[in-house]
Amino acid sequence: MTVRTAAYHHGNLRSAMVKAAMRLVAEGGEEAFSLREAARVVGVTANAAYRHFSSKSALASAVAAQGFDLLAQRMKASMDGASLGATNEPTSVERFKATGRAYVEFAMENSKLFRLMFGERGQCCLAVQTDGQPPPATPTPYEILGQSLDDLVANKILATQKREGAELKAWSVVHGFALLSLDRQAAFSTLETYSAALESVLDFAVAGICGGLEKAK
Amino acid sequence: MTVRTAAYHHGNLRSAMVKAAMRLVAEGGEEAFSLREAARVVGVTANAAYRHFSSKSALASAVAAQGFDLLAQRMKASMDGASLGATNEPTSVERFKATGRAYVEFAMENSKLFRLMFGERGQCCLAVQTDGQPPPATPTPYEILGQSLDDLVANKILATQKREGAELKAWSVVHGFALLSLDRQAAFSTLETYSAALESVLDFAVAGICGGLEKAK
DNA sequence: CACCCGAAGTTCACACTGTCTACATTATTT
DNA sequence: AAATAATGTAGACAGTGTGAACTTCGGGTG
Repeated sequence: MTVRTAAYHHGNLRSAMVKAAMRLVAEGGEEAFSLREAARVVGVTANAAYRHFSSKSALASAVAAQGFDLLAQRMKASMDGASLGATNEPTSVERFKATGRAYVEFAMENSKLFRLMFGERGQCCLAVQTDGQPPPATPTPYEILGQSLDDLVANKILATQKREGAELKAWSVVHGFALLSLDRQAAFSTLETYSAALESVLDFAVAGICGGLEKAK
Repeated sequence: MTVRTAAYHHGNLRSAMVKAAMRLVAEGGEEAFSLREAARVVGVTANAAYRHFSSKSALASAVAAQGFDLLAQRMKASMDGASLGATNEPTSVERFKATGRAYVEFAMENSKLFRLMFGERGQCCLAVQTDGQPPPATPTPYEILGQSLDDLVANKILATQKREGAELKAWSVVHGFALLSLDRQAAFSTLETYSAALESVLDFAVAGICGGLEKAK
């Protein structure tokens, strides 16, 4: 006869917590993100969270993992979108650049989350499993990048012997640019100069990875 | 007649606090760094710190600023050292690469501090003033990098019209590489493969910045 | 069906944090 | 010597992460 105004068991607290935490991070950054506040938002006691996360850090890792998922989705979408852009021509390079562009744009739009993803948390780009879920079906950002690099090789734009370690180089450029842009956004007076810089950096990446002078000595 | 076992006034609490904070950061990272603990180490009440820092964040900024100083010193030393390395040949390129090498090595050896320097704190690479000290005499990392790029131009290795924005590109590569290396150190099985990757990335930077294919279209 | 058990939440408690408001001590200036 | 500013201390408060013990509930077994 008790009205079920509030169920004692939440249903799936875990994902609700992650969702709330993501909002907190998006709004206030890593500082303004507390396990207690997230629990409060969900409408549950702080300690309830400990049935699903072994620590605050574990919650943060879950948030980061979800961030990597979003990033991967975006990169994939951008990559696929680019290929059917100009109906012709060197789509392979464009696809590669599209992944980089998506990466930077994601970082700019979700700056707080982006920081969380790469801060102190060991896992990072590669595996990205938080706990149980073994391989989350969707490819990781790293795999997407690798895929687009393989494309370059297949189209004979990237020499096979230069394929090794290309992920690291590409990722470095884009990641560094993203972070630096986040910090000193003021440095770009207008949006145009910013996106010009982005394109310039992308070209730079292509040049450095595919082209490249013969190594002296 | 009171034995001056402990002076009421510390002398220069400010720098003592920064020093203590740096040790805490170096050991435990950003998490394990609290204003109170730093004060405790120095042997002073937590609130005493508030006479010198308006907040914990201000203390962190001071630590970061000192980090940038150390980084600058290291880059400069490495740059100067490289020039008189092979008594001849293309020292200009070597000097440029030396700054990058120093940057990455600093990041690897002072990983926790490095993270602090680039995390959330707005200031970052450029100005680096914490409070009063206007221009700290020693050039900033950014200026050092710019200097080495000017060198490349002077030696006709970098075309003048490609000089603009070169800092951003160079910094991006090196910064991204440093961060990614920090995260997945395990990815490099041996020290050799790591330093090989570093050199490879440095060559990549040179190629991308100085060389560079003519832009299609 | 009653029963019980384990999962999911709650309450209470503790140590710790950043920071505020007094108050105490010292150094410096007049 | 007295006033004043600089520097510390003491105590308090709200919040935090987290541990231990208790409560509620849904699902399986007798």
